Amino acid sequence: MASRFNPLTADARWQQAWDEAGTFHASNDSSRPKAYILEMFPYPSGRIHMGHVRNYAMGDVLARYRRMNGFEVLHPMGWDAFGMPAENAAMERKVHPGEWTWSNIATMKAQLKRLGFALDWSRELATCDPAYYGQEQALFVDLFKAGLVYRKESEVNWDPVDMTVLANEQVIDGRGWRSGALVERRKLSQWFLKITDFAEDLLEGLGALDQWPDKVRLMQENWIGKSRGMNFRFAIEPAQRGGIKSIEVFTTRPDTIFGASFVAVSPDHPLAQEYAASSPEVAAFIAKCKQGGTTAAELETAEKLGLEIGEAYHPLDPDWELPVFIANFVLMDYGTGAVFGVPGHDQRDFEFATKYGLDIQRVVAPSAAEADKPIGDAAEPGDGILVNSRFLDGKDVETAKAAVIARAEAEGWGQGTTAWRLRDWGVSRQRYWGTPIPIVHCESCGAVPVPKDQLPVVLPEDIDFETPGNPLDRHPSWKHVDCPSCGKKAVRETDTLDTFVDSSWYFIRFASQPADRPFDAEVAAHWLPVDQYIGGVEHAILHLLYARFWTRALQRIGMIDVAEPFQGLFTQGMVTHRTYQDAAGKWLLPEEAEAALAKGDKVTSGRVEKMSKSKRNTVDPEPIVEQYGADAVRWFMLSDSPPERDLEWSESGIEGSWRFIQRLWRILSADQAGDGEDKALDRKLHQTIAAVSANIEALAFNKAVANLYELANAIEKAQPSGSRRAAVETLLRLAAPMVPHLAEEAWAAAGREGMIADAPWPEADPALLVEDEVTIAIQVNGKLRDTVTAAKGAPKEQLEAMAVANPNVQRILAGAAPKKVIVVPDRLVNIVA
RNA sequence: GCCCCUGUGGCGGAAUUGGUAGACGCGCUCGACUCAAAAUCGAGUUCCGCAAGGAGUGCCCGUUCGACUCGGGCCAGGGGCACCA
Repeated sequence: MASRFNPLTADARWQQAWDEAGTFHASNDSSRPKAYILEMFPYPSGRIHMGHVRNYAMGDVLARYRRMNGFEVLHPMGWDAFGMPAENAAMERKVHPGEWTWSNIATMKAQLKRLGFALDWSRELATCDPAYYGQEQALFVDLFKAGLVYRKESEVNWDPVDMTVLANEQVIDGRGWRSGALVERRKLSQWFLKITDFAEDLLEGLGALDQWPDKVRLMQENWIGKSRGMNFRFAIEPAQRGGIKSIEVFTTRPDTIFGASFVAVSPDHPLAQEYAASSPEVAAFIAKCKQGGTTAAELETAEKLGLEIGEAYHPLDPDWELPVFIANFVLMDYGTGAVFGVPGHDQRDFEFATKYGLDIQRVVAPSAAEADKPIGDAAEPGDGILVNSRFLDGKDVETAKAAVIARAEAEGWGQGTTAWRLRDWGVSRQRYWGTPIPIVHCESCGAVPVPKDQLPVVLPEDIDFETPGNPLDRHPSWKHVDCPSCGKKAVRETDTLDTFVDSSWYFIRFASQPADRPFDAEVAAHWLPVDQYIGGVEHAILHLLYARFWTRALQRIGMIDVAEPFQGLFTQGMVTHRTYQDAAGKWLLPEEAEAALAKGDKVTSGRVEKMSKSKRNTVDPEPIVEQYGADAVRWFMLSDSPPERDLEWSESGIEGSWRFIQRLWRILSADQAGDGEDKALDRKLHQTIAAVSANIEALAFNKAVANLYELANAIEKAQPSGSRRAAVETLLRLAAPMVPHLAEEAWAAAGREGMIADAPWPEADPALLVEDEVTIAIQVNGKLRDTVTAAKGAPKEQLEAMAVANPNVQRILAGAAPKKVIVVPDRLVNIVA
């Protein structure tokens, strides 16, 4: 056996051996129990980064561990390959987005293979492959036919120079990120998926996801945003208004109904639109409301604007007249698009009322005695007792809410309702590099789905990015087709699907990928749900919610018998690194900072942040893997930091891992002579088996690593014995999921049959998990004064006697009798003096 | 503004149901081996103190024989949502 482990030869040798043996191919009809381990598939941006390495190292340990425990493991890999960076590259470097993407995939696949992940590459897929997106189009058509897809007008950020739609994050200070042009809000007809149909299901389903982080469940719950409240109607001036006799508003605070000072509707409300049609003043006001971008920052600072357009009558008092406004802060797509204003108890209404000189009436007070206390310089949204509220006076808020809803329902002017924050999912993107939406627009037949036998609708290759706008729309022939329904001339939809659609079902396609349909229901249901899904917390809401929705939608239309796609979810932390800047404030790569320091230049060392190209604090995994080997990198990624927290990359850390790899190799390759039993080492070994197993199951890789260090330390200290030989052999198996190349090399060098990847996981002997001697803490008044050893299970009386007789205790007691003695068997004795 | 999480040595972090705080790693110190260096091995490493001893898990209070762990109130850092009525 060589004296040093050489990863440069060993890594390649075993990667090839696994490939040739098909070790990690998942069989659909194995008799073993299944385990589906999945990490979020990467976007092929160019090169693997440390975040990928960490993510996939975690999944890999679990996959290999499950294999050794007798599971048939599905651990696939693919590419989330559509998206804007490819179009940006096309514009900047004059390469076709497809060419750029496929070449990145080739590079990154080689990099992943170099790390020796236990992946089933036979199931590899790329979302930009027609074999994938064609099946996605088929699913889209099915959802369309089931009524879960519809089209409506929706506002987008429009860049008038690039003639393109911008995502919110591409709008910087109200201008397009690339062109610098002032962004306009424009209405386009776009496709939506009815995720709101599933709002209740998606919310309730969260309750059963007990293997998800609470944080993610809470984030989804807030995102779905269920609010109980009441819809009710204000009568408005009946005259000449084209039949609109009332305004329906939504509120979560029906109790404050007697605090109303005004009614306000959104600029997009039908009533506002109707007024605008006959009044230039109203039309101009609505236009003014639409100025400015849609970004959160702009909305935040926007001033409250209102235009009075008429009067409404209070439902509980026909003589009570309230002004009706069109107001810019009312959202059309929440509730009913109209509100009633209670300035005393809602901050927005307070600001609006202050500006327009409306009444500010208190209707909730801390106590009935404070009914006349004026509202100060802010609204009071809190709890309390109803005052100045006629039949509600003296009731608490919850009782008053119920009373108002009951009366409204009895009298027919309103009813209890639920409002959701969740909006339908707009999936239209005015982009080239995405899945074409399989719809044809025909003048006589309307929007017609492309028949399945005409799928896939393939992206044209001959496109150019020289002229602004969507290349699909400008293509000379691609969009011109005959209507599939009537045969007349028609045009294709030129929008493509949001890339979140691509990632909403890839885990199903991994499980089953027939050529002629999206998946086989039975095979997919065999593998699903994903037993453990691992990825970044940045996908806590959108991706995970969309995937949950998509799966439920497929279930509703009878395509798959699965509701929740991901049984276990784990969100891992980021890989971070310190940032550096030179005297001019330019960001420096870590190696540049080092070089500059060596030259004596001034370098400012900044915060430790997520590795990012813009801050230049990245470390490319490839040269590190070449220098230290895959196992050292994997080991480092699993050590020290709890996986859900951030991991700071450090040179000394990887050095330490490298040293441990070599130390492990020395332990494994040393002469294993010796006979006889070493009871203490046997115990340590079996405790380690139990601990490593539990920690891998819990994804606490840092603790499993510490367990292995402890065992290695114990083995090195132990004298040669039969126990020691067994411990070395078992250590190898325990370490195998983390350092698989070294493990295979040592396994082969020891002359073992087959591969360690197929070897069974060791089992802990319960008899060896318990100690026969325990250390008992001796405390006086809860302070540690000494420790003694005692036989496990020693009787309380014996422990108490030992403690009282202890010289340290005697000294502190100074002759006095203990007031009380608490004995916790096998743990401690506490003497209360 | 609303909701949530985190806070332990020089650093990353351990610590079943409340029961010996600081496992394990990094770094550092001293020593061994070596002509020397690397590598390796051994000892030490929470703080104050020569020691005996004392203090100590962000801060303050409480519950308890006993609190990193439970309760209340602060402080700091991080995250999510946000004219959502």
